[in-house]
Amino acid sequence: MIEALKQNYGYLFEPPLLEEISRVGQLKKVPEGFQLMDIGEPIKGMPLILEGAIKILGEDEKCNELVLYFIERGDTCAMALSCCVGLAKSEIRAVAETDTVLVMVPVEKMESWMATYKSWRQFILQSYHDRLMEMLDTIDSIAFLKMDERLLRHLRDKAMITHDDVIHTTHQDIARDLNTSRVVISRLLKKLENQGKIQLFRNSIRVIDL
DNA sequence: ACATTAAGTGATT
DNA sequence: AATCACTTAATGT
Repeated sequence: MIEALKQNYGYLFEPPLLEEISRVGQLKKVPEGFQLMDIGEPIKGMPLILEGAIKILGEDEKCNELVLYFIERGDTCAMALSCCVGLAKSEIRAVAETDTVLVMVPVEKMESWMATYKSWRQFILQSYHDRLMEMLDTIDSIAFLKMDERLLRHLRDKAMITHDDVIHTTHQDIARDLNTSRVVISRLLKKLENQGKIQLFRNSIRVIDL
């Protein structure tokens, strides 16, 4: 596991920190679709992704969920940081987007490391910033009700995460992620296909040019 | 052959 | 953009 850590985080963290992570963290492998965290659940640790990607969903009063952002290798869940500020419950739901390998670090550690390792501190602040920016993006695309742009962004993210130009999903699933109806997604996808940007199949979409 | 699920389309709000 | 109603095609039993 120390090997895998070095490979993905070696350029960020100094050796002593890497060793401490491997000593105190626990390695987890989860299959695609696995729910790692749910709304209202206490946050037991913060995840460092080694392989794969995780989808972060939020939920409104009426149980409508939508994708806020994705995290992949080298990222961590910004929501786990709110533990430091005393909030213990998760406001989000985390679902593995692909088969994923990650290391769970206990919350107590992340706080003390903030003081002792400058690389850790910088990593936390940086990823907090990144996630916040990503969320601002999604928020204003929602605010202006531009579903076509939201869909494009979603496809781009999915293709990026998978490192594959073929996205394995259904129109219905996308509709759920963006909290809209399947019909709307089907129509917009059809439009994108006519523009030559994608190619549609049953249960999958090939990305040509986004 | 039949049921189920994914996707396409027109019309309406 | 959402909803309804209906069709068509692919897949599973």
